[in-house]
Amino acid sequence: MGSTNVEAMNNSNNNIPPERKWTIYDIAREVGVSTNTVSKVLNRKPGVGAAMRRRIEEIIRHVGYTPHIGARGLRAKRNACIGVTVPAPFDVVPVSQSFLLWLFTLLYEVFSDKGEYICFDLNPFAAGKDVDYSRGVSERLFKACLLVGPLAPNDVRLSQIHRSGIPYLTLGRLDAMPECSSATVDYVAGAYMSARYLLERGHRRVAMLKAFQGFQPGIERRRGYERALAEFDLPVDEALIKNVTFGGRDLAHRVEDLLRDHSVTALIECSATEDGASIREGMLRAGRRPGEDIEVVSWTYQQDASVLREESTHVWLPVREAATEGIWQLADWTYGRRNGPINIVYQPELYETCGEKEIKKPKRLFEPRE
Amino acid sequence: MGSTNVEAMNNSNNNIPPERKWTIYDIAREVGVSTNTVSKVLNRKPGVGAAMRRRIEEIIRHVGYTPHIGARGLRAKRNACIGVTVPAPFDVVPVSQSFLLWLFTLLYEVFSDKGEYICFDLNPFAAGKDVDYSRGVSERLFKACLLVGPLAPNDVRLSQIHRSGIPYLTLGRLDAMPECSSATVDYVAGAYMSARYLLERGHRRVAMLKAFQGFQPGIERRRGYERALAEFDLPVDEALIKNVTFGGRDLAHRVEDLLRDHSVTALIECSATEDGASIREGMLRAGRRPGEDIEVVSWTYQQDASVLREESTHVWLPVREAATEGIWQLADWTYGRRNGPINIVYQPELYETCGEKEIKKPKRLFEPRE
DNA sequence: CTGTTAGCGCTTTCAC
DNA sequence: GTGAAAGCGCTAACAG
Repeated sequence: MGSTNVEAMNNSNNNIPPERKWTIYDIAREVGVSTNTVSKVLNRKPGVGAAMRRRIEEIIRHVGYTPHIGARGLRAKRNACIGVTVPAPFDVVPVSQSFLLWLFTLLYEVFSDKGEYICFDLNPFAAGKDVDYSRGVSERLFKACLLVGPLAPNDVRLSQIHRSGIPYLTLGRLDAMPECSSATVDYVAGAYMSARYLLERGHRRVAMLKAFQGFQPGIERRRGYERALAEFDLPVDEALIKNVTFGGRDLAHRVEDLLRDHSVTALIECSATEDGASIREGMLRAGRRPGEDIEVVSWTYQQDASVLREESTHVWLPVREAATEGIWQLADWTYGRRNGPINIVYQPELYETCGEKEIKKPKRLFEPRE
Repeated sequence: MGSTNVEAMNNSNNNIPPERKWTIYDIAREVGVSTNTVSKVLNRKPGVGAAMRRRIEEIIRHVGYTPHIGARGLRAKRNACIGVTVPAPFDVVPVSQSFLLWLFTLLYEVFSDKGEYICFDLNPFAAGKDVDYSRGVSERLFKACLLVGPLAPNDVRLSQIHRSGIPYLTLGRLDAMPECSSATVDYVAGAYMSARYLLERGHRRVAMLKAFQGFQPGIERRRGYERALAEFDLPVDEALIKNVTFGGRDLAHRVEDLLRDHSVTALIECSATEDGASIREGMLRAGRRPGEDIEVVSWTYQQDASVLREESTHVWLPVREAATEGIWQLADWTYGRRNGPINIVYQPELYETCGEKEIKKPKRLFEPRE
């Protein structure tokens, strides 16, 4: 039965009336100058006397005034945050825990000395729904934007971002937009060198286990594979290309299906699931012995480790290396030290020496939908 | 030697001239209505005919118009993001990798269906420097704010945030501001029950290994410890309280120093370093045998695991449990389903059954400064 | 060096 | 149901 005054009721915080918000106008009045002068002080621009500057700074500090970032951006056409967004549903983008940690640490390294805000767009990405992952750009919240995840061939947002003129970077490419700003690995080359390697060793029925179906990285893998087959005048047998999804529980079954056909003597493991155990299990269930009646080339994102110990060969995709360089360049672009777009393509490398070290199956940040 | 027109040169992206940016005014003119009407459509407010509404929506979609989030916020006094900020330098806040993953996943769970932006303030936090971790609030970028990390006793930002009226939550408390919105564990009680337990078992010289020196969580630990000693009319011997820093390489030495004094028969390990191996090593070096001539109570953030297998007893601090409830309440507050401040205090629990399961030393997100 | 003025793109009040 | 006009808080032209 305490006070019933309006001010107290309007405040969402029950205990304390909201503090008066200072504006640049209040500061100007307090000091007895125009807002222009205060603005110059705030933005460390010349044209204010040293004494006046100090007096204004003093008042600002004293009353704890902070400019409104939205008003600032509106007027000066300067946006607030470095944005991170994901152009695909989470069952397609298998964001692993280690990737997020790596990314966060790198963004901290690149942007913290500039005191940036790093803003993750948590737009809920229902599979199949066309969610606007680019809204951080179109709403002019992001001053720069990093796109993490595979792009769809029919993507329309990317060209919006591109045309908006803000610095941005995709960690992949898009056929429909070869000019897009990207830092990536040449997946076509990876698939091509994997297939070609096996074909040169005499295999004629080469299977491929891949993910990202319906997305650019999947398309690129297929393209490289087909190119190599074409050079050997071999037809593409659709039965030899198996798509898997991240978090799918049936990876072993897929491999088993693929390898039950004993005419298949080689496998390219470029699924990016990094789930060596399931693949091994699938091979065993199909009655195959890696290195004897089946030869495997598997892809990794680490130079010194392989998905599968039993592989004869592995192809290293320097994805993080490309992304690291790209993100540094994104910062350069953001701060006017260079122009866009960024164009980084790292080449994969094929290693015959089979690493003993096997990478662990990554933990996904979110449980992918089945 | 191509075109030299100004438009192309002004564009930071070399290839494509920047797209024309539509404003609400452009849309209004295109449709032949006032901006007011368009605004109502954008905000799904009543007062527009159904046919007109559809026509406007159609145009908006057709030209790909998105309102400027800054202008919107400025006028409507609505901020853009859910903010996450860290009120202490990174050598004091030992943000572990697993904590970030946990936090990110929880924020996704709580906020993604509202399509929020989650904005991390990467203000560079030099140790000892008074960086304004609350700027996301005072710049009116954050509509709600989560403070992750220990608060300093002389903190001044928190009351600014409190008075600003926006929903916020700290994961700890501040003596100077008992009314602050927080979700935490009662560290005083934790230290008290740890010490009291050991005193009741006859120990008279109880050592304490703690961190967060000069921050609230350190103060609270000491307070509970002193309270228990006082009840037994025992003096506080400063030599028995050892402060450690996160990432310090000398943890084992600190323990050794502490336990070389064989009058010390008990140790409270509440450092939060979770580095069982170093503590064990320190004990061994001091020639102590846990469970025989030294009794240990150690703190964990997991109910079913302990820092040290050799401990007789462990105290579980349900920190994440408190934070989880707090963050859900923060969402409720943000969306007007409740008022602030939030006041969650979980009590620690003491378990005599010594868990076999030992927790791993956490990996820190950033290398702490020594 | 400092002030005046306009206006960024939007929402809100108040007319009609 | 719709429009006119004011103004959120700031910065940028330009004038003095």
